[in-house]
Amino acid sequence: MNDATAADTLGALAHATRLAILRLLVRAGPNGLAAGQITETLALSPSLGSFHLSAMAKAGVLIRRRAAQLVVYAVDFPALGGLLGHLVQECCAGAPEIVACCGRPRP
Amino acid sequence: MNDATAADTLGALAHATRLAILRLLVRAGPNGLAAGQITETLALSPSLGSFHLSAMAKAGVLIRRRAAQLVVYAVDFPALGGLLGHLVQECCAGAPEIVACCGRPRP
DNA sequence: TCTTCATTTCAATGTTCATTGAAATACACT
DNA sequence: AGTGTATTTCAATGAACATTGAAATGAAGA
Repeated sequence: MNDATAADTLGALAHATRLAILRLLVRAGPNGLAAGQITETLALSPSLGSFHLSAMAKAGVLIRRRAAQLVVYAVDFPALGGLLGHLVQECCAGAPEIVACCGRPRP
Repeated sequence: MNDATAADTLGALAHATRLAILRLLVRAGPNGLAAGQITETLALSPSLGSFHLSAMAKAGVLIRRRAAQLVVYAVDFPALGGLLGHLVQECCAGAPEIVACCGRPRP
């Protein structure tokens, strides 16, 4: 992970709709959700939903797989962790004030 | 911090040059650096440097102050922590895989 | 006040991004 | 093969962004 990659990945998240998608998919866990469920939940048109999902998948934040006629998207947890790790450790030099904000895993 | 704000702030960082600025300023600490030092170090034109610095300041990632004829920028550590905290806790639901990536503060 | 240095603003340009609606593709079932 | 559902791609549009160079502003010292 270098700055250019990190910047691309951040760019893929720098949008309220995409944060909403991320939140939805994080809660859905590794099984993910079908594109249709996502677009319906967030009231997006199919094409707009596909646009955002594709962008996030291309940036490596989401994983895409086919399940019969459905296309299922799930968070790429290691990739997302890598991005935040890069930010916190590399860019923020592990500054205590920044690291502290991450808190602890929920039980 | 809501998704829209977080998205704006992320957008203000989603650029290789801005991550470089961030890295520089994190290492400079709370005293920050003058705009000229930043632009010179990163080989940016004054106006381009000012553009990026202003964007980051407007997004709340940097703090700007005048010191005599110099304009000094410094990282707003609490704000940056707030952004990452929002990402990790809200959007990522404190998923252990994500939180773990943050590691511990450097000694 | 005039000059100088540091920084920002402005105008212009080309690029990228978000959004829409329509058309195309992919898959499963009959 | 043919139909229906799910998703993507395409083309077009307007908005936002990054970059450049020139002009304007702000602060300090002679």
